[in-house]
Amino acid sequence: MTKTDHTPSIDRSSFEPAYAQLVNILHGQIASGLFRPGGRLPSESQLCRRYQVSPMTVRRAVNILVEQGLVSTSQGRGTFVKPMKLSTVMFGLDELRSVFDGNARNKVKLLEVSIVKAAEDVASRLDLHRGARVILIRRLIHKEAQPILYHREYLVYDPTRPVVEAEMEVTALHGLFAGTGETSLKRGELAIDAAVLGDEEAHLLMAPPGLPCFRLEHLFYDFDDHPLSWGVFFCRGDLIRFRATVGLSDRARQRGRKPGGRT
Amino acid sequence: MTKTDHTPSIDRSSFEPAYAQLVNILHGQIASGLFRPGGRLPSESQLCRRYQVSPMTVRRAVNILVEQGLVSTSQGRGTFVKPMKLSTVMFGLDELRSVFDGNARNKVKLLEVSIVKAAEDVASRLDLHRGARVILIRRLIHKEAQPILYHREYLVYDPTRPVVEAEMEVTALHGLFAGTGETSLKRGELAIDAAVLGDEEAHLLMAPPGLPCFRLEHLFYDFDDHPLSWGVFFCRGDLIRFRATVGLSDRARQRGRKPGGRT
DNA sequence: AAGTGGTCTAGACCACTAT
DNA sequence: TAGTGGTCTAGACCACTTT
Repeated sequence: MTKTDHTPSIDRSSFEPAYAQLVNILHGQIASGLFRPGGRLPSESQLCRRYQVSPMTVRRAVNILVEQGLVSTSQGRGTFVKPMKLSTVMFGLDELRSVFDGNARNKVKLLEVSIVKAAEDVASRLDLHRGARVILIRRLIHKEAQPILYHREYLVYDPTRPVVEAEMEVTALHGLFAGTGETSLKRGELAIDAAVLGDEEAHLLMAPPGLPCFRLEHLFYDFDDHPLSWGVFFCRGDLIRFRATVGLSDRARQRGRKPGGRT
Repeated sequence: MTKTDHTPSIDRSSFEPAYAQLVNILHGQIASGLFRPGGRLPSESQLCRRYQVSPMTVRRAVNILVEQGLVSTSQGRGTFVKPMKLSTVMFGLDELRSVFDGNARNKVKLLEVSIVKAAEDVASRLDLHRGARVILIRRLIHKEAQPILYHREYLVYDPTRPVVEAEMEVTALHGLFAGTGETSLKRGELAIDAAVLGDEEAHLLMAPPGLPCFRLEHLFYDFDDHPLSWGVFFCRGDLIRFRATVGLSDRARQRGRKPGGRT
C-alpha cells in the first residue's frame, strides 16, 4: 500500500500518536531512498514546522529511530542515516519459544527428578563444594509430537522446600519462556555452541548419533546473585534454525491497527 | 565508599542527565530487591515529588526501563516489575565482529574471485534465471593467525561495474561489520544452522571433517528490494560460541557495588 | 471521584559545530 | 554568529482502572 509520499502529514484525530506517525513517515522516507545512508535528515526545527508538532514530539520520534539503529545524531551537526551494519544483528529464541505455546501436541515429558551428588563441573558452576546434593532434572520436549529438545538441569538443593516442588518446574519451564511465574530469578547467562548429538541424546531424540545440534547452556542466578540452576538444552539441528533480519525490514510498517478504531 | 542507598537523589550539577540518573536509581532498586518481580513501582506523580523532576522526565526514565524489558506499564493501574523471561534473550554477533577489529593478525584472505553461471539454488536466491552470470567470491578469515571463518558469496553481476571492484569487497566485509561504507544495501535476512564441516571447509579451516560448526547464511537486498548477495559463513564451532544475558545484568552499577556480600 | 499511565505543548537553556 | 542536537519545565488534556 503506497501512501502518498507527496505530502505526508500528521493526522491528529488518529489513534496513532503524533510521534509514532512521525516515526513511520521518516522510516518510510528512508526506506524509499529519499534519505540515503550517510545523508542528513531535515533539522528538528524544520520537522517541527513541516509537521506542526512541538520540539519534544520531534525529539521523541528521532530518539526512536536512533534506538532502532536507523539513524545517528551528532550534536551541532545533524541527524544522519546509518548504513546497514551486520554486527547489530540480533537473534532471538522465538523458534524455541514456539515449542511452549500451549499447543496440545507440544508436550514436556519428565524423564527424571532425583537428588544426586554434584560432580566437579556441576559444583563449580553452582558455587558449591563437590559432592554437595543437587537436584537433577531431565526433560524431553516434544513439538508436534516429535522430540525436539532434551534438557538436563541441575538445581541447588534447598532442604526447606520439598523436592516435589521441583516437579512443578515442568510448568515453570513454560513460564520461563512465557514470562509468567518464577519470580525468584534475577538474571541468567546463556551460551550457544555448535555440537553433535551423543549416544544418549540421540537415543532420546530419536535421531542418529552425530547429528548436528545446538547446545544451549544456561546459568540462572537469584536476587542474592547466587547461582540457582545450571543446565543444557540439546536442540536437533535439523529441526531448528535461528533467523534474524538487519536493516530496514519491509513489514512492520504501521502495526497496531486497533479494532473499533474511532476515526 | 558505597553510595548511600537510603536517600538516592538527582544531582543537577552532574554530567549525567536527570532521566539517566533516575533510570539508574530505579534499576538499582529493582536489582537490589526493593521492588520484586510482579511488584509495583511508585506512581509517576510520586516519583516527580520524590526526585523533584517534571512529569516528562519521569516518563522518559520509565519508558527506558520499559524498552529495556525491566518493567511494564498498564494505563490506569501502574508500573510493574517484569519477571525474567527467557524468550527475550537476544544473541548478537559480537564474537564474529571481533574478528574484524583491525588487529593485524586478523586477516581476510581472498581465495577466489570469478564469474560463474548460477546454479539452481543460487539463481533462485538471487532472483535470476539459471545460468545467469554471477560473481563468486571465496574468502578465508583468520583470527590470531588461525583460520576461523570460511565465506562463500554470490553477487549479482553488474556489467556496468568492473569486476575489480568486487575485490574491494574484501574491505567491504570489514565495513559490513563496522558500519562504514557499503551504502547500497537496504536490508538483509540471516539464518544460523548447526552443521558439521565438509571436506572442503575442513581442509581450508585446517580442521577435521565432521567438526561441529555454525553455518551462517545471509541474503542482502538493495534499495529496490532486489537481492544482491547470497552467501554462507562456516564458523569453526570449537572456536566460536555465542553468549547472551537475560534479566538484570550486573552492568555498570557505578559506585554502588557492594563488596564482600557473602551469604 | 480519585488515581494512574500516555500524549503533547511552547517555550527555555545548554553544548556543540560550522561558517 | 547562526544553526544544530540535548535536556528540562510546568503544566494541560485524555483514556483507563479502581474504589
